[in-house]
Amino acid sequence: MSNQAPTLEDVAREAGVSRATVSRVVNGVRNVDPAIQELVHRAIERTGYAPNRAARSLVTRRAETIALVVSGAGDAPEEARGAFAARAFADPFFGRVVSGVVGFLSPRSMHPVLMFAESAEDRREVLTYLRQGRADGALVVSTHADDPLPALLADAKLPAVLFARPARPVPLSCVDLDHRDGGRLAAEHLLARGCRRPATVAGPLAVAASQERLAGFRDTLARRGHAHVPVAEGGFTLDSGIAAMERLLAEHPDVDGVFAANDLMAQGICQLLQERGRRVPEDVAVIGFDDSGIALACRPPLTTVRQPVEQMAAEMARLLDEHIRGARTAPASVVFDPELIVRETA
Amino acid sequence: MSNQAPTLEDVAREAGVSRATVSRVVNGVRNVDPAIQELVHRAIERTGYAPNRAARSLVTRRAETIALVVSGAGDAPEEARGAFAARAFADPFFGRVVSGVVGFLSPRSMHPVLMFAESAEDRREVLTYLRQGRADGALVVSTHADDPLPALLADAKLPAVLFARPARPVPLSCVDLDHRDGGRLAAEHLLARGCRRPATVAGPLAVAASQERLAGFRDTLARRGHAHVPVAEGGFTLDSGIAAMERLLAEHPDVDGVFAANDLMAQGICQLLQERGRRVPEDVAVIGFDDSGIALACRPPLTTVRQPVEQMAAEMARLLDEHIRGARTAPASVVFDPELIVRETA
DNA sequence: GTGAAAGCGCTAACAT
DNA sequence: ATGTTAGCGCTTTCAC
Repeated sequence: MSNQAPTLEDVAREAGVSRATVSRVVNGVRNVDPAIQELVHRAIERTGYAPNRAARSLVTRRAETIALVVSGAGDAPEEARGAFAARAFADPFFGRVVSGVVGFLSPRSMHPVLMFAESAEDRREVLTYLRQGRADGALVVSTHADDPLPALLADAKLPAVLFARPARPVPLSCVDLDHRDGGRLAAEHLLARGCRRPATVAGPLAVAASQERLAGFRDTLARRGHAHVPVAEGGFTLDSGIAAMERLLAEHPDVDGVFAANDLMAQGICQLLQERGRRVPEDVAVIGFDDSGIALACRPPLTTVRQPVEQMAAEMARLLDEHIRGARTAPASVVFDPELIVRETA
Repeated sequence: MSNQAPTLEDVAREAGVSRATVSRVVNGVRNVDPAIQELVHRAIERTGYAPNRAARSLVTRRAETIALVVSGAGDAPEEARGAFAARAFADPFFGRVVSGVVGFLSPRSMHPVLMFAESAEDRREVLTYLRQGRADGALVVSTHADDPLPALLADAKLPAVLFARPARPVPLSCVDLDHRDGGRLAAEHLLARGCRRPATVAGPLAVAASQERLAGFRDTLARRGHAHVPVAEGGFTLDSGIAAMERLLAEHPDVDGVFAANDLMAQGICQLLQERGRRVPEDVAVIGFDDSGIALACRPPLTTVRQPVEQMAAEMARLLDEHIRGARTAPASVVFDPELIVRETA
């Protein structure tokens, strides 16, 4: 027994046919006699043949692989890349993205290559990876509005799909949520349960989604007679949520309802409120955003605005697949609707 | 301008040298005249050349890619794969594994392919992926002790490194923690702060690590005069931790210290205790395990047994790299030491 | 319906 | 130190 992996040639010899025929059978091309198909399948079985992907890719010019890029905007030193990864996955959000992407890819026998782009060097690396043909396209999840990666990808004419619209328009397909409507949902629910002094802990205002959630919340409230809504800016992390709420309470001790721009901050806010002896929701109602696992882990369980992240991620993968196959050329923009999930905090 | 990507040939022509010379420059092989190197580099610049990886892999027989496999033991239907991914990433543990792996790989311009193996079909897929040469080896993180994947990998003689020793020995390198010592650390700390009625919420006993943590905890306590320690089995999830603690309290209302086999369950336990009006740590002390992000998000912050997951994951990658390069043939087993992190719950 | 043969772009052994 | 050349294993015309 040879130590070499069997090749098409070996299978062909074993089956008594030509390489071309084996190739046709392997690739499910028709015009092959059923009897011969059977013959070939048996030969494949016996030899334990597995097609060499490098050889196939060389001729098809397809890697059958896509990159899933979590992208920042900074210029972090190389050694911080691992830390960036850890930070990213600290929010269940990215786990849901992975879940959605895998849900689409996996039935197609594809698997994502995970990349983190936190510096100019990293971004170069992503570009190179794609240009080398190691992946056919990229799914990009940016954590900052001014991420340069989307534009680089578009300029290089590399297939890519974005999660969230970039700050400055880029000719790339993207998937997004109607964040403004999410803000509206939160405002109306707070009003409906009788809040008189609503406030909000916004996400980083450099992120477009934060701006939109805030605008939707504020506009709705304004239309209902609340001209001045207290706002504190957070950073989407637990600590920043707590700090922002502290500032809010210091200036407006009488708030009775707060909309947090994500669940992680909402969790921190609930903790702070309870430590300060305020009951949630009786004294202060809290609404989060995302409906991540955190929403259920919270005590009491969080009322929140759901973002169908898994579906959105799957749609990204679907769009990218279309672009790669050439089935779609013009960039598409798919916007999903948020949904209010009422639990116990509001 | 041609639409085709430039090849080695194009660069060679541009620089007025042979393909071989360009190849040498690209691969950093010495024995090339510095002047010519300069010439070639400029030609690469002008043409915007990026080496085709499929062609290179075809001859080197290296994909320069490794698979990161999160593996279960079940036989889930195909459509559940995404859900499995989501569940896995709900515990910050996996994010830390990714972080450690990326920390090692990324400086080497390598990126992991993410795979989830929750069924026999998925496992076949992992094997095929490797046999096709799409990845040079696998990093396997099993969620169950009776995961069949490690043995399959070993039988196929495919390079692989495991996180945690498998239930039945397999001739594969692995990285693990001294879980028993972790249990000891928890027991001694509880005793040192004066606990009289310690108990534990163990992890699923089908997992070797759970058994070891429990054994270390129990043995230490036994040696110090606590012959019978109440135990409730959890499932490493928040809910299961709460449920287990409820059973514990029902049978032993007087517990004054509890060791949870992971932070997620410890978090649930703290919540339950506080809802029942028991102060943590004054009435009941709580110690978690992992020192994941949750430990800090908890109120009060969790005292816990730290597992250096990032380091362990990086070590896995290092070992796999050695196996792939042929620098190591015999399986290695690297065991890390746990560390007690004292915060406020105990 | 099946086979023969020409590459895909690269590396590495050999020659010079 | 540089060039020549023979494949790596596969897909895909093009004949038959």
